[in-house]
Amino acid sequence: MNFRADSEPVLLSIAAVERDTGLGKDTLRVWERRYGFPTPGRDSYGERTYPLEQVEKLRVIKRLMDLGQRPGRIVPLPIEELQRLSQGMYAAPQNVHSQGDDPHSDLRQYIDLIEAHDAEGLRRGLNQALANQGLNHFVTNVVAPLTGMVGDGWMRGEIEVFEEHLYTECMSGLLRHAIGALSETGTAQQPAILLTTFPQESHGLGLLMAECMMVLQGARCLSLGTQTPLRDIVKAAIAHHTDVVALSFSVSMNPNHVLDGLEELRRELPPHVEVWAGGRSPILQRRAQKGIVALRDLAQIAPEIKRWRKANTEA
Amino acid sequence: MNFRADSEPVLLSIAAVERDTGLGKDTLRVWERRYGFPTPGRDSYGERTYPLEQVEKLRVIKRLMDLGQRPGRIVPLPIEELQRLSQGMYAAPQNVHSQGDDPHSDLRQYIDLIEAHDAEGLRRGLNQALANQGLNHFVTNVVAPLTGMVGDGWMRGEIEVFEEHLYTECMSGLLRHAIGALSETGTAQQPAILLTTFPQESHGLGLLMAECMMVLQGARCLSLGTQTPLRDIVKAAIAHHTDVVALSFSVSMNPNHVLDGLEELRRELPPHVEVWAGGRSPILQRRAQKGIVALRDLAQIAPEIKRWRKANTEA
DNA sequence: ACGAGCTTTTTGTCTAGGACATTAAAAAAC
DNA sequence: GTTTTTTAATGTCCTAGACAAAAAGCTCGT
Repeated sequence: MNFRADSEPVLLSIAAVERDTGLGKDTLRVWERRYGFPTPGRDSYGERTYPLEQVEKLRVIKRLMDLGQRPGRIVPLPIEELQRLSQGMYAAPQNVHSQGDDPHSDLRQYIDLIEAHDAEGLRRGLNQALANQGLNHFVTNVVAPLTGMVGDGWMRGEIEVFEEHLYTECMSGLLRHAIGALSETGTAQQPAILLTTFPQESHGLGLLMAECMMVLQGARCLSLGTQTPLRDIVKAAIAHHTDVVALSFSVSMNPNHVLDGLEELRRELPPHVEVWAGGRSPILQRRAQKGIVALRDLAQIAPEIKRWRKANTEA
Repeated sequence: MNFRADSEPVLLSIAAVERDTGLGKDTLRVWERRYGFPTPGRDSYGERTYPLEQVEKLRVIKRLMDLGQRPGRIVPLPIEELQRLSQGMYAAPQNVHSQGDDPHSDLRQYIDLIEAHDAEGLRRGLNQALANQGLNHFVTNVVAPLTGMVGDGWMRGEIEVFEEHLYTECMSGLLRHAIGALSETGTAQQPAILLTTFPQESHGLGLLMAECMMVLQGARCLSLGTQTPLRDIVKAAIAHHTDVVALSFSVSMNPNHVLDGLEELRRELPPHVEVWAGGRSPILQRRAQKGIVALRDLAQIAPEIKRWRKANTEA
């Protein structure tokens, strides 16, 4: 599998760990001081070197934190305990209203295809599902949960980065194609929506899912892709006479960046431009912000567009 | 432009400045110590508060640095001097070999559409050009030079970041669609090519252009999108039994990262897997590396594929 | 039993100045 | 001129302490 003389174990710098786990450098250092984990070695320059094994434990911890656990409780725990907990949280998710054990067992087949590296089969299978179910149902009940499963799998180290990339690429192609196929409906009293993400957020699938749902409602969508600087979001919204700016946030985004960024965006944008924020970032559910519409899930997009339309009929 | 009741001056925290300027917290603090700028005030908790005016200056500085200036020279300069410099860089572009005034004058219309924020018109115009000229000609004589022009325009501040994002998004959609429309030709003796970029490289258009040219030759392409960690490129190449790994490098990539990365990739990849490197990064033209095929431009892709096919007919 | 208000703990981010590897510019040698 | 060596510039890392904000735990009144 490896064509290098790999006698020495793989070690990562603190900057690399920050990128791989999403935990800030300061946080990593203070955990070491407070909880006794991680316990990186030092290289010849006195800088921290994290063994891959600890980075994987950090990833599991991050995932549990996104699910609501607090670091003080879980960081000192051994890895087995964490995995047990991880399973437990998966079996009993935080939202109580999820009966019907494993509602996405049918999606397992796609995960299998990803893990078998069958790109062609994956594309075919998903395309079929799309054709069968229609775009709305497909996005809500396949793309969204499947993307979540892939993300979880990556966090636990079950899914490789390149497998996730392949999935993302495949799905992006599918969704873009679907969006392109939907001809522009009448522009009468439709909101013009600008879609993008903040510079720290590189995940674009959420954006595409949202765009699908919006285009299905007849909205005029304009996507800037991912990672647009805040100031440029404002400029673009003004230049294109946008009615709504829609942002997507994945779990990997720092909650404070989300909050601060949204607040500043709201401040700089003209008051008549709405700001919609969606995605899996837990902070969106927890704290509401003035002047920001938090979208719990994709299904909420349609009613919001209807609300906008009603509010703007007699303008 | 700003829609806030600004009675008191706007002050930003160090985290906000990091987000707005892209300069790290450590960097901001060390500049203050070394160059005497910025000079943030302090709030009641002793934390730095940056006035908006200084953040604007920081943004100008960042832009000049991206153009090749060094902080020690420009950070202590007054704002007027910086703006003058910014203009100066525009008047004297770095590339000396720009004779034959404007060989792509026909492409100017697309730049105009971008600057007019006419997304729909841009898409329509490009789509028409694609239909007229065919994919091969379109990619070589429109997409490649136009992308270069947009990049140059951004460098000298003529084109806004959001306009570039819009162009990229529009063009990506077009190219993906074109790739998707090309049905898989026979798999007999076709190279399986894995496409991606290094983690530092976020520009994906070059990848799409290359994929177009390859699919036109009948190659079996598999794209991982941008920013795949080196180790995962290797894993993916092995998992998918790839014949060729193709990388794309834009001008913005650090030349040393390119060289080191390619060398390490070559070392970790099985010997029978070829490595092709293309893109606008100047280092590719300057220094040849053992075991790496440097593609000067898109037109060279076709002959390389033919060479591979010939070399692998009697395998 | 359950919500409102208060107190304590937890946790992330900020601060200070020092150090040093890396990279680019300048000087020296060819 | 061109290559090699020296010098300066620059970003990131280090330690250890502090403190606001958020969450958890607690108390009281209904």
